[in-house]
Amino acid sequence: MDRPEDNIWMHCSSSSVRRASRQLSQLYDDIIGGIGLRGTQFSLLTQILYGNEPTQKSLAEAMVMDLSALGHTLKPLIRDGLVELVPDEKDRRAKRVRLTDVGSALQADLVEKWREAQSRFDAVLGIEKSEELRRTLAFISSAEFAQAFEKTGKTGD
Amino acid sequence: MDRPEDNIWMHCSSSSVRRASRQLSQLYDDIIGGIGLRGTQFSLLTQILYGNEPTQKSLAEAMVMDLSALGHTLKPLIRDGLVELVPDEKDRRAKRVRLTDVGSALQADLVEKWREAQSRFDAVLGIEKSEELRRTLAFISSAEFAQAFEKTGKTGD
DNA sequence: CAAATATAGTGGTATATGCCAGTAAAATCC
DNA sequence: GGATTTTACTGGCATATACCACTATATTTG
Repeated sequence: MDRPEDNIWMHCSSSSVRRASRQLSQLYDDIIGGIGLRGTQFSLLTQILYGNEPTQKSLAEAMVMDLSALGHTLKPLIRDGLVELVPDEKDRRAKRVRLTDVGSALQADLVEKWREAQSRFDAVLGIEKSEELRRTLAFISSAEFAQAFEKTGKTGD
Repeated sequence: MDRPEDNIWMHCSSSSVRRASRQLSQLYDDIIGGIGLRGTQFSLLTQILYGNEPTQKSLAEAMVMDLSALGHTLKPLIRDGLVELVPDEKDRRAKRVRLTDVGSALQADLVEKWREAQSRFDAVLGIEKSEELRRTLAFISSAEFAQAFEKTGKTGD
């Protein structure tokens, strides 16, 4: 209908991010998704891999995701045998998330494909803007940002 | 668990955008969502308002969203009487999307709240980085970007 | 220690979003 | 003009994600 520059919605940061999110998920999934895993699932697997057997709680925090949302998202991965939950020794409420061997193998496989997608991204946007963007987005995703956003109340916080 | 800077996932653009998307949806919704509409729905209403009675197809394109996804997303809005679909005169396949009076009124209401959220965002990130970010995201969301991404051969890594 | 409170997860419900397989109405091609 | 192809949408199914209410387990308090 018209180009994004003409679009009033370039004004809304939240919409902008969501829209870009749809586009990138699409693009990355076209490359990564062949095996049947979506980009979100891949990033979850990777986060689990590097997360030192995180509890669901801490995993959710790292993903900036609601705990129950994480739980739901994990279900298909557990069902398909890529991930397992093990009760924490000390705290019987907590369950730690861990990759199965199959999950690890799949993750390793996908890393290669991810690299391809990521390098395309860097190539198209330019490596500098690309890194700058990720820094900015990391800040936006941080707890500091959320706190500042909430405090920046109209008059005296 | 750790700060986002420590996170290997700062390396993935797609995850970064998704994570930021969750954070911002959350933050904006806390301000906008009081009346019961989510940010996504608000941006949809606004896009419809400015879209000159778009067909679902063109609306989906503007939103960088799958057509069927748009259809699903519109359902609750139609059910709640904020939006209506009118068959196109010329092309009987097409249906144009239009705000009802209730929808327009609600949209207008929410614009005020949105402004508050947006100004907080600009305040926390800084207006310049904020605008730069939106420009970058608009580019990422564009068809040009998608084409370039798809064309950029693997040689480029 | 028992009661009150806080924390970690689970399950239900609802929206968000995508893919695929139809259906119906153009548009195109003999 | 009828068969083929393309286009615009619909419906079903699956994942993504959030909120709320509930349960089980810890932690804090009196």
